[in-house]
Amino acid sequence: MASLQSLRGMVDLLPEQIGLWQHVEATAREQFRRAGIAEIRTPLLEVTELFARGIGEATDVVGKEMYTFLDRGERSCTLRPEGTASVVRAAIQHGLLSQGPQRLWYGGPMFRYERPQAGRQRQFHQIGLELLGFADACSDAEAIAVAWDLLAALGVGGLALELNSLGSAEDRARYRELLVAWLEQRRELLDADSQARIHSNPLRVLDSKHPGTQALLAEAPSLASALSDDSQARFAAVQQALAALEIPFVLNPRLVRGLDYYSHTAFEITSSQLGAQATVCGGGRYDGLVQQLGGPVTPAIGWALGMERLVLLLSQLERPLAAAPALDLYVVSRGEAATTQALALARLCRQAGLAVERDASGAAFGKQFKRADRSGARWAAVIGEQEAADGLVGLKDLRAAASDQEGAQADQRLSPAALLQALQAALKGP
RNA sequence: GCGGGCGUCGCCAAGUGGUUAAGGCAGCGGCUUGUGGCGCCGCCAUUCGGGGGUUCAAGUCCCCUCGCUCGCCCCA
Repeated sequence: MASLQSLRGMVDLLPEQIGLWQHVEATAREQFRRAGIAEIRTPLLEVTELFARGIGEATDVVGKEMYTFLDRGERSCTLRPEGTASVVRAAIQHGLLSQGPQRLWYGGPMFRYERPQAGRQRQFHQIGLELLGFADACSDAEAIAVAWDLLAALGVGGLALELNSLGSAEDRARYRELLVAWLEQRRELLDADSQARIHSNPLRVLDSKHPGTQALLAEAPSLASALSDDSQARFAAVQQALAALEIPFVLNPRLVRGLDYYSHTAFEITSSQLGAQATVCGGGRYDGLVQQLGGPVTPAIGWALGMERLVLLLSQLERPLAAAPALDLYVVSRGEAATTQALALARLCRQAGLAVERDASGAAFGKQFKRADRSGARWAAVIGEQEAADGLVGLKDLRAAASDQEGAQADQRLSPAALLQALQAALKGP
């Protein structure tokens, strides 16, 4: 084809699908409102350094998945691959943290240069939550509960909450040393990917899918055993809070998560119905990030939820949501003067709040009425040469039982103002 | 970046080397110069993602290329 196409991994959302997306967005908005969480919007484009410093140089996201380029001022810019770094940057930049803890949510497109597959695009959409300035274990559970309840409100079932603790920064540093030493002694036994990660990102080795590596790791020092007493107590408190909320979870000691900034609580909500990309929502605590980006020491927890994956799950439910927006009136006309009046009538009714479509084809009335019927409109207004001359409009009820006899002429002829009044009265009534 | 599958009209889809590329949906026109859900009739791919090659002959075989898709990796 010589015709232009969208870029790989950049998909169009067509009118047919938009209803589902708007439903998800509206439901999320409502859940956040109930939880006292305010929306924040940040630019799609940021200085590359923000992500390099925030997410971590050694991560895949920063190492090989960013859309990075030089702008006309020779600055290195990057299309945001995730939302947390930007939100934290904005909170620091505008001094929000000096006004107290912040409960924020965001939504919008993210960009990652990866091979597309089921549930994964290069431009994808996330809805995310960030609680900045919240240190207690109950806040971890609260953040998770907001995500859990959002999914429940949408009617998504069959989900599993996986939970782990990465411990404090000190725990991780200590464990990291242990693990690197242990891995170093068995270097030849590891798969290539894992070997390359021994020093750059040793914790990720734990999550390797290679069977050989996994078998070997059974005897590796465990992260859990490296946690300090405080960290262990904290993790237990999170679990107790979740239990109190009756949110079921499973412990997954291999859950490490890809981004550097996580500490303590890490979690994912997964579905078995999504193919290979099973994570619908992922998040965790990031107590060090705000400071790392130049802000005050600020404990924080957050998550991000993948819209495409969520919509995928919802569309599998086969429970059709709100049909196409119902049209109140379809205006049919033929002839130049009549069509001008039809346009004026459509506008008059629209200004009064009705949903009106006007047939612009000038085709035979038979054709126009056929379209009027298919449009789903409740009424049709007709303006032909006769009506145009009289300054009247024919009104026909397309849904009334009486009009089952197709071909019936318009029920009545009214002035535009009278027609509008009649429709408004009918819409208000039973 | 690496594997597997696939690419015929806006959508679905026959076709498996031999003359003019089925059919369905949608669309458009008509039967019905001004009135809808049914029906009937007609129109709608000089061309099979693109480019080479083999052959008397290719949508059908070969090569290259582009795209889509699923998976690896990774993650939302």
